[in-house]
Amino acid sequence: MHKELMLLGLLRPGSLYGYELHRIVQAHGELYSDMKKANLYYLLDRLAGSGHLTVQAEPGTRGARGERLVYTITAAGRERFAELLREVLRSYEPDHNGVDVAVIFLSHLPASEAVSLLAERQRTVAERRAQVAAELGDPAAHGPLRQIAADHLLSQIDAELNWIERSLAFLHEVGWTGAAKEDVNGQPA
Amino acid sequence: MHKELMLLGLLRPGSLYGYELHRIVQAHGELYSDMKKANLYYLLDRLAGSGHLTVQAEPGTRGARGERLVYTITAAGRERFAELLREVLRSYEPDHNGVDVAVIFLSHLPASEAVSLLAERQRTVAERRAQVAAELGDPAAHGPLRQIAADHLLSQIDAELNWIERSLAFLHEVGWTGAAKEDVNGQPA
DNA sequence: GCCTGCATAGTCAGGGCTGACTATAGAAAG
DNA sequence: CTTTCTATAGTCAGCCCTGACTATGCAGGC
Repeated sequence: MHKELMLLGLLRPGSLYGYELHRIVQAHGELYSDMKKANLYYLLDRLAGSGHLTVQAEPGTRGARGERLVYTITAAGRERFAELLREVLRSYEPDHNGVDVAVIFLSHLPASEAVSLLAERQRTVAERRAQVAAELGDPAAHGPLRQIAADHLLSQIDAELNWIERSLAFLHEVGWTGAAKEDVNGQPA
Repeated sequence: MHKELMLLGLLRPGSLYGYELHRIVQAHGELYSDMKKANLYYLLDRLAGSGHLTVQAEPGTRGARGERLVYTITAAGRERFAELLREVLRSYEPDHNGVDVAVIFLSHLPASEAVSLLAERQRTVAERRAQVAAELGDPAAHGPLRQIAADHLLSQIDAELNWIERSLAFLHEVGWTGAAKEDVNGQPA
């Protein structure tokens, strides 16, 4: 849903052709949802089919393939954009990356390995945080909205980092011993 | 990926048939990844195809349809389980629920509406937090691992809540004025 | 005995998304 | 002038997943 929002939002200021959109989306990788080329064309086709965009084949001025498909937003598209904007802002879909499930089954690993895997996760996440921060540059330089979006990205990552730290401390504190040795690949008790 | 982990983890203690798995997954809705019935059968088939599970058709003892497909984990399945457990714990895939995109485009709404939409989001998220907390019950009663998983779920939601609050304050603080009136559904500047 | 309703058990068409592919225009090299 | 290389532009088979559907056995009322 937010992918359509993004496309309509990018086309609002003026028409673009497919590959151009692709480059914009790739460039702002962190802020915008990542979207592979094939998916992008699929969505553009759908938006065109539903009358939110119009397509014109511009004969090969320069570039490749001899034809570039130029997408232009329609009045219906602008309305849809506003609608989606409201909808996405309003709604919240928390999703579950799967660690929760892994944690529940953590008793099937020896404590030492569990701890070192969590430590590895911690490093991975920290690395990612640095990378995202670097890619965002100085958000304040791009206005308050950019700053808010950047804050969202980073604070989610920070929450994950804090959770890992807390959990490691907690496991240590309660003296968690993990799996019996034979449980790692063995039969149920 | 974590869905396979979950299925293998549930079958580790002993064989189950499809519908039974379905009920378990539904019951623990918040902790386990939500998985619709059709997806579950699809994954079971795949796991069976790859030799991680075996299937036997048990003739209709009781229940429906006259046949229930009983799934049993194999040795390869146990190995796969351990492998997935390590992989899921180690890796981190942050995902972008789309608000970021919406925030970037927030300048296309009047400030007053933007603020009230964010406030609505705040209520939605708070509600969800209460619901999740209720469904989790007392996590400490189910051991430290359950407690850690619950902490993860709630802290992600809390991070979202904190972000909304910060952002509302920030918008107020900088005296953000939002879109020019004609931009809401109008032409680009 | 028969009908209705419900819980159980599984299937199917089709939508969203991706990795890997094809195809073209022009630049660089010889 | 031809070959080769690169950036550009778009397509396709096929995977994962879901909503809606089919089908069966049993309980209870009449």
